[in-house]
Amino acid sequence: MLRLGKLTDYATVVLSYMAKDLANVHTAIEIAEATGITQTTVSKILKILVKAKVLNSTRGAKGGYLLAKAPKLVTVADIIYALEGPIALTECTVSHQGCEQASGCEIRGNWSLINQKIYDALESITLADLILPVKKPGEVYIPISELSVSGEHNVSKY
Amino acid sequence: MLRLGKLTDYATVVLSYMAKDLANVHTAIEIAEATGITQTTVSKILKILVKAKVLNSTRGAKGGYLLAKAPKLVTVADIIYALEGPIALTECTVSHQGCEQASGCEIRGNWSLINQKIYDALESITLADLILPVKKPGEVYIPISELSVSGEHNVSKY
DNA sequence: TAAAATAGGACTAAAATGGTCCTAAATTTT
DNA sequence: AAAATTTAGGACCATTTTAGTCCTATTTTA
Repeated sequence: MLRLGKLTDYATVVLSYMAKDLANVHTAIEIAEATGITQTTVSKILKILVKAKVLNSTRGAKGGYLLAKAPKLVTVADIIYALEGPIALTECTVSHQGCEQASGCEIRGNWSLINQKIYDALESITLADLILPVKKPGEVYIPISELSVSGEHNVSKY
Repeated sequence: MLRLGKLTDYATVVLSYMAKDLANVHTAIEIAEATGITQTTVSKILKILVKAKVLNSTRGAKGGYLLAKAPKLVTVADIIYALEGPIALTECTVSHQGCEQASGCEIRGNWSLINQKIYDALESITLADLILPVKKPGEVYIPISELSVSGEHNVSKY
């Protein structure tokens, strides 16, 4: 599948946790306990996020991590970029090395259009959105007549 | 990076080639020669695309492959789905196995919003778009006063 | 029957990923 | 000053994924 690494997924969990309590610094151990992710892995993610300037850190006793910006200003694109690098679906978009010999490369030019759309989508959602309570689709809008009889999950294809 | 496999990239090249000549069936060997991708790999991709009903095939001498639908009707989402499976950025969206123990999973509900946006973007572009001549940005719109002095590539961040 | 194609799957090598661990540096507490 | 707490930065390994190849059917035409 069009995949994001587990670490990126974890990062959203970690950041969401932190976004819910902006007043206090959070240590790796505390975050690990709260999220259920192992401490070493949490640590790794936190370090990466500091490098990417999504978080600020302070060392030593009483140290820990804090969001570097307001949750509204941290986009999903930022998070993905931090963990996975440039948001580009094809190698070709990042570097054109080795493109020349493979004919058909021209078509890849049009990938930039796709990449831009993807990027826009990812930039339009922020950490603030991620911590909003989940709106179950249909909770508000679907009229009773449309409701399915069984209580089963309505799993979408995507 | 937010990555698509090489095979998916190749698939777009193969399909683009085929989309430019809808009148004839194309054999794996012919496509391999035209695109510069090795024959075995082209074969593999073609088989996958047949399974996904993006292509039709006929066996035997004079056999080969043909697009199953008009290029306009083949979306990038279709192609990605064929090669990589469900377009979902996080595992959690596809299956909720193992989510329960990790707190913070609720936030993932909001991923479906992101996934939908991504999917929309990928569905909005078709094979027909991919074979359009590449519009180099600036070719038309940028006023002379804005042009950079050097001839270097203007590589966008994404 | 021979030749030209695809079908389907097994297999291997290489690359990416996840996860762990170790040592250093900074800061606070005692 | 020393000890404790906490992040910094890598190195490292095991597992999984991916790319790519190959082999043996099966189908169709000539």
